[in-house]
Amino acid sequence: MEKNLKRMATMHKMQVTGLELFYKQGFYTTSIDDILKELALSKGAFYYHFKSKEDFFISILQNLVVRKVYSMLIEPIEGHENPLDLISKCIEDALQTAEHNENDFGFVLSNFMNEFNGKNPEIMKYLNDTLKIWEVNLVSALQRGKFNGYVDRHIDCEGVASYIISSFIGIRTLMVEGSPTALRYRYMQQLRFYFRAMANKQPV
Amino acid sequence: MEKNLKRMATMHKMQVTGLELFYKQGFYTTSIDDILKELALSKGAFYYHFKSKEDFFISILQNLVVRKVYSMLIEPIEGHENPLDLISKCIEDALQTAEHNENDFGFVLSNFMNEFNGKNPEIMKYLNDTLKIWEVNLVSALQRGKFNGYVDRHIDCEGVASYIISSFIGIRTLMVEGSPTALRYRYMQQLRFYFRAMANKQPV
DNA sequence: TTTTTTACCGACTATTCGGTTTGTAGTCTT
DNA sequence: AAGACTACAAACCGAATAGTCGGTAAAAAA
Repeated sequence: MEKNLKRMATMHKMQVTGLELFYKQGFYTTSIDDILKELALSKGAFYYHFKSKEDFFISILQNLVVRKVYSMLIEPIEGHENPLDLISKCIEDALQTAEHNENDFGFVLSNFMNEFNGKNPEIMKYLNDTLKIWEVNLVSALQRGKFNGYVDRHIDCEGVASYIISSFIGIRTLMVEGSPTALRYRYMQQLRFYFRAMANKQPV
Repeated sequence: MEKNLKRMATMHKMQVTGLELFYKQGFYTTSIDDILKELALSKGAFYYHFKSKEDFFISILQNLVVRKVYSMLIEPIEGHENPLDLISKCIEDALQTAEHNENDFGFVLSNFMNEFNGKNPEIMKYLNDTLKIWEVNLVSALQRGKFNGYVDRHIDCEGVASYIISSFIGIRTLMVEGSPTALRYRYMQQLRFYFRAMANKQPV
């Protein structure tokens, strides 16, 4: 078990640094040596733990990205309160994190989706599946909202969910340049305006 | 002048093929040889006309991308009719074109913004400026809409414009995978719902 | 006709990058 | 203690790629 601890510690370090650099610089434009240099490790170490660069990236998706999506986008909307409030608060938090975290330009999933599209179907599948998880959870939060009388019965939950995702991906793309704070502020105002239009008008 | 025609014809061919491949495969992951192979031209021809790969890309932005943005996103919303109708029709057309055009995965500007972010400030500036042109034109279309009594006076035009851009960038990113027709349909429904909520309630 | 310019060819260079192979210090097993 | 295994280091390989350069056919200019 001791040895396994060592092994996993090294792998984890590589994955964290890998995600950071792939995220900042892109997968194809970041060399394995870039990552190893940062960690003062060698090629031998890398290929001892991972069988290829692609394999390495997939392990990053499975170990880091999926968990990030869960903790930032899914768990915060799991309560039984008004889902429109939960969702807007969750998104505002995510944008605020992105704004203050140097390592967080753009939305991980959509960034990588852009990069791998048409190049690597296997990785695209992982990315899509992860995004789908968020979508499914948004839809069920909205449906709970209907059931609990927070959301108007005529609302198309699937439509709303993909509209939320679209606008979120878009604003994150825009935030990589320009003034993120102003963008976030405006964006949240419009999102809340949009949400108010679909709130159930009869009080619960 | 005859010679200039030849020159420009060749440059144009290179730019068109270049945009097509950069768009499909990414800038850094498309080699100049890939482009030249498609055109049966040689390295010598390329470096005779352009001084570097980067210079080549900037010429593509100036000659092809800006014009595409104008014709697809700006000119269609320049009338004095209800801007909310003009904008939603324009966006629907753009999405439909994207859907049926093999060469059109994702939104050119946001795709390239993702790719060049943090790597090439000069190209980022060109991309941002182009996006800004669209934004400015959206804002003035909305303001005209207020003036002409189509849009509610309390609406924040800048906020709405950047929300439209965000959602558009996002839906285009999503459309590269999954079923584009269904996505477009849902997206347009939500966009129109959002627009209805900001229409001026007093008839003109 | 002679000279010059244009537009292009294709071999070559220098470098980068993913991946392989060989070696080895330390640890664990027996 | 002897052998075996773990976790790396370091040199190396081959393919790809941006950019250079000497040369040249055809057209234009003189």
